Amino acid sequence: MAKQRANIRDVAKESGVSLTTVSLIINKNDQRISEPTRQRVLDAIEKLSYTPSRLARGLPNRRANTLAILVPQLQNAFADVYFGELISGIYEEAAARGFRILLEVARRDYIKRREYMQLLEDCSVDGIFFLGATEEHKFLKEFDASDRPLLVVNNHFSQWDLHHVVCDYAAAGRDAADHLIELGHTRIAHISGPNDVVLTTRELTDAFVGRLAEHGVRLSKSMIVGGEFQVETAKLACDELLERDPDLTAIFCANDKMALGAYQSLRAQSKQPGKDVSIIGCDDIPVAALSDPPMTTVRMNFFEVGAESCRQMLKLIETKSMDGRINKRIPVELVRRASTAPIR
Amino acid sequence: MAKQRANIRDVAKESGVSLTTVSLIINKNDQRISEPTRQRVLDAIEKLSYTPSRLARGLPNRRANTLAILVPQLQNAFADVYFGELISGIYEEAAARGFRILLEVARRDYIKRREYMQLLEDCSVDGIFFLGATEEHKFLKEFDASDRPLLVVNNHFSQWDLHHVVCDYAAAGRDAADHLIELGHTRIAHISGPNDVVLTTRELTDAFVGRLAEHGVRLSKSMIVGGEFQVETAKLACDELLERDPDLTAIFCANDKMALGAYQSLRAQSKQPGKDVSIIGCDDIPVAALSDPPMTTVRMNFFEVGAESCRQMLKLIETKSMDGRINKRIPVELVRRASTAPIR
DNA sequence: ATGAAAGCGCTAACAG
DNA sequence: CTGTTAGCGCTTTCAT
Repeated sequence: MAKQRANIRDVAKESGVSLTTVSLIINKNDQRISEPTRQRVLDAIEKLSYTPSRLARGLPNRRANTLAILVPQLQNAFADVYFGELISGIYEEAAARGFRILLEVARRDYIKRREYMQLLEDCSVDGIFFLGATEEHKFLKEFDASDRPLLVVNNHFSQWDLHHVVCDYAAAGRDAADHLIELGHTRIAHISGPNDVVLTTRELTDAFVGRLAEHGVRLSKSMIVGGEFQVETAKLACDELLERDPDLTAIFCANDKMALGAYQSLRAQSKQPGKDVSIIGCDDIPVAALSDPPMTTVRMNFFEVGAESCRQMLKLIETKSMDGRINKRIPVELVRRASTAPIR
Repeated sequence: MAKQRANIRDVAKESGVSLTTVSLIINKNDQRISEPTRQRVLDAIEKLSYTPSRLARGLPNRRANTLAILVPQLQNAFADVYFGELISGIYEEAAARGFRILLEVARRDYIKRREYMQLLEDCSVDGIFFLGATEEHKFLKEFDASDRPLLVVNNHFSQWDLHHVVCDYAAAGRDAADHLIELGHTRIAHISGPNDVVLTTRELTDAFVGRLAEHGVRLSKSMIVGGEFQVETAKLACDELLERDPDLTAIFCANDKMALGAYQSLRAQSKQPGKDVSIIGCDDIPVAALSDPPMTTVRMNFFEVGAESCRQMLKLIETKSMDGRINKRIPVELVRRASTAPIR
């Protein structure tokens, strides 16, 4: 029984060159290698069906060629389109560049014990993406002590500036406001996200309210109710809003799920979403287009946020320049469907 | 500026022992090491805040201490409670045993080019879990050539016996049948999964039909319609069934999502799910309990399937005995709620 | 109970 | 253009 896996030495022997040559060739630094030699080595590689070991490859330069995605343990983070898109975006870009993706679920105690630092310290990964961060995750600050990058995906923090890539929530708020104004609405309400813990959704609200004001429409605090990003809570929030102003004509919801909740609330009161009350969502998750009526919403390209995050991460890793903060905003886009209509 | 990361040699020096000793201690093979020495080394480790490198650790014995989860590229695999639970189950168990989890999304071409084999060949991982497998994934057979295990999670194949862990779908089918019979139903229909490509859902159907037959209730082929596991398709399937037998009194759906579709279909025809027609689902995803009416369903513990898969995987890796197939069935449980009622 | 020494498979500086 | 050599940080016989 011969050796199991061929290694670089076997290839060198087979093709009659030194391992350096082989190494240079598999690393594409082959400007200097002569074509015949190259071909000979390539043949040997083929013949022995040689695959360089990632483990051994990483050792000399302490690079794992692996990135970690840290997801806080939520009810069901994985069962969420939002995280799904983000992860897919990161994955695609990483795979294209030869990077593997490690998954880490950050339980509360995991966080407390700073175990996430292990990932970096034991050379498991070259960088970490943090998804679903909230103001509660103050611990993230510690990452900055590390020589490997941390990048916050689709959120950021007021207090410390960490590398981040986010959707342009402010633009989303403005687009929603412009759209409703354009349709002639003035009695407007807003179901917000958890503004106390997530900065981006706060930006959304502020931009929305601010832009309405620019148009001369004042949105009183009482017409902004938090909906926790969930259908059920948003339904209650909408009930509340309708009670406070039975004659309101439009509601902007901080995500599509909550807009669905608003639909339910309206229907329960025999009002027609899109006719009696215009509803505008945010995110453009798949069901938005399929809902009844098809939902007007602000499209957030989460896949692109993930992909761009990964591109920035790879840049950080390659340049090793930790100075200068990554701070990217991904554009959003208003999608007009049937849940908004001109005021009658 | 001193060296960045402390390595095993630094610890040895600091505590005045050889690296062998340190190695033995961090590997818990310390039966032979004297308590004082042990303590001294532990202190040094603490002091230097030393963390063994995973990369270096894996090299000598070609073990990455990492497992891969291979997910076929679906519409949105990640946005699915099903995959979410499975992944969480695997993750928890792996983390507890010091294994990391790599995520791989298997695009069609990725599969064609056998790139998944790379994972094993380049020593990135010690084993692979395959989720969402269907009969289309014949390529899986190749894995058996490898010396590292592949385990199919929550499906299996008729033709080749690969290691697998699945919910007991046959038991689920029987439980559903027993329940409906117990309630006195005889005009029964079934919305099945994609029985042509997924063996487990076929088992579910067969067991359901078989058990009904044992009770003297014959379910004709025409009263079984495929629903593709989606709400919308299931709604259509249900429309169809109601047309074929307007007087049917119960429908068993191969998953909860489709049961939700059946609810919609019934309502559209002014029939009340749980009163006019009993609906029983399968899976017990979170919305099942929250649906209106709360859904009677067969609980599939996907988290447990994931966890057990991981336990079996680790066993395979440790024993290295590739003979004998893992073939585990996870028990299911009928959950009685309000969507089924005795026949009137 | 502890240590010396030989790798694991690869990269990269330095020669030639 | 190609080869020599010295590690990367750890595990693991085999001695002592």
